[in-house]
Amino acid sequence: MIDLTAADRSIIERMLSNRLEIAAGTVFVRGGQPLNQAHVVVQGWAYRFRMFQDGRRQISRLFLPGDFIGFNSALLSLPDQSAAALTDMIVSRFDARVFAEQLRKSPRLWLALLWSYTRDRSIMEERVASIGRRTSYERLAHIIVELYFRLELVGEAEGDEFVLPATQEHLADLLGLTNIHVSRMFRRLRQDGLVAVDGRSITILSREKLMKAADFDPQYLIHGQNISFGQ
Amino acid sequence: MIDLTAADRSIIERMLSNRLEIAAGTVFVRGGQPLNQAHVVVQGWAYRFRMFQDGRRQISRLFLPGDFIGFNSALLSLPDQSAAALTDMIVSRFDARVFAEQLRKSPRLWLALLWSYTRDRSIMEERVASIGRRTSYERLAHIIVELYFRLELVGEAEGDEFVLPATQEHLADLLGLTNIHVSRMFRRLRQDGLVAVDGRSITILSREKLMKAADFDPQYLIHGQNISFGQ
DNA sequence: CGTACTATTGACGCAGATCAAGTTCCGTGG
DNA sequence: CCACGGAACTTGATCTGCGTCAATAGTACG
Repeated sequence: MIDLTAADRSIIERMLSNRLEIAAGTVFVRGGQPLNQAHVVVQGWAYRFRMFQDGRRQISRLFLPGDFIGFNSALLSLPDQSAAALTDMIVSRFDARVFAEQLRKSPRLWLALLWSYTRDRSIMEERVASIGRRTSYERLAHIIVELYFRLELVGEAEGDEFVLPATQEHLADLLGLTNIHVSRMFRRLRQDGLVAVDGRSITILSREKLMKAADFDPQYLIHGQNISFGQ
Repeated sequence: MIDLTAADRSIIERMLSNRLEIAAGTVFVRGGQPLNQAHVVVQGWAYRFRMFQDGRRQISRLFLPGDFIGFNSALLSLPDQSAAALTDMIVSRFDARVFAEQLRKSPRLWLALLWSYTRDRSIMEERVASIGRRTSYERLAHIIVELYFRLELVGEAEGDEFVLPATQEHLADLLGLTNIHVSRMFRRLRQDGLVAVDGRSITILSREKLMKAADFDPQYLIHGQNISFGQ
């Protein structure tokens, strides 16, 4: 984690002061429609997605607590994809231009933003690698480990257990599979003793085996240091 | 395009002054190894990729003239993926920290950098959508249109024709396919009268049909405005 | 010319999609 | 408290897009 000055913290606190509740399922950023406000996730999950003419859907990113949503597209242009709440959420909505100006004045905050970008990009590069070259079994193993690491970092995993609010259809649209096949691969992961599922709760039974099955290299999430906004 | 001041231009010129030639095939950024220098492509193509234990390869991004390579990972951490020259290249190599400091002093340059990020991210989101939900035929149609638009923006397309230095294996590793299947889909695109191929040169015979086949929405490349570094 | 890389074509196999029935688990209202 | 309706999940049967394997040809370069 990067050290922030008192002034930095007060900027962040001001940015986060405008809280907003969003109900699960709500599309709160629409592709193609100007929006000069951006969000930070305080509580709950969201996702960015693209719809095709014929109804196919691809989720390109998941947003967990602490993540920025649409800061630079709010600042610069029209967003080209939509964002929706996966669960009931609490977000902080802020004016992107005002925040950008404040950022420029604080070297550390600016660095923090670049970190956040670097991490987002690494996650997306790894997602491309997953969808492009991993089998469905490996893909599911990989996303479970990734979500576990990301949630742990923001204090939302206990031991080897975490809450996965995404439906199998969400996961399918994120991983480039069908919901049916995700179900089958969950069964295999259970049968192989890698994970246990109880309702929305996932327990990783063998982190080592799961990471090996996914060819998971945690480096893309770590980057030596980390920054998280929120709470 | 964004207007830059004379001071901005001189910063860029200084940044671009250190030219370097890189031979095709050279891996010039290695994942996991610290590198505090970043690059701008002046001439030629490059790609970022990830290798798996068993030899599978996924290319996550292509870099064309004018594109930044690894600025923020150079600034902040270890790169987690490698980058290689696809063709013989000329790049400008610069110190990421020095440039970052200069960036902070120039609001317009800073905005330009954010633009570049937004665009990169949009391209990656669209890549995820491609690999996850488009058929192989649609994927190939899509990348051809994307490359055409990107090259045209930097003056490297003439009419409906452009040079595609990537082998079918590069395309396969970018699109999550095999080289053999890329070859088959090229044949179909030719048979359907959408493109003509002559050596390394691609001619788009019907831009409309090609875009329709790919469900191509140019918005993700445009963002109202654009910025390009280099030449 | 021979070696190595790239592209092409065909035959065949399989991972994951599609189609079709259930089943479980809720929240809601009678 | 039970009945109902709708998500979400599960399982099986079948199909197909793309991968794999194999052979050949074109091209570029030493």
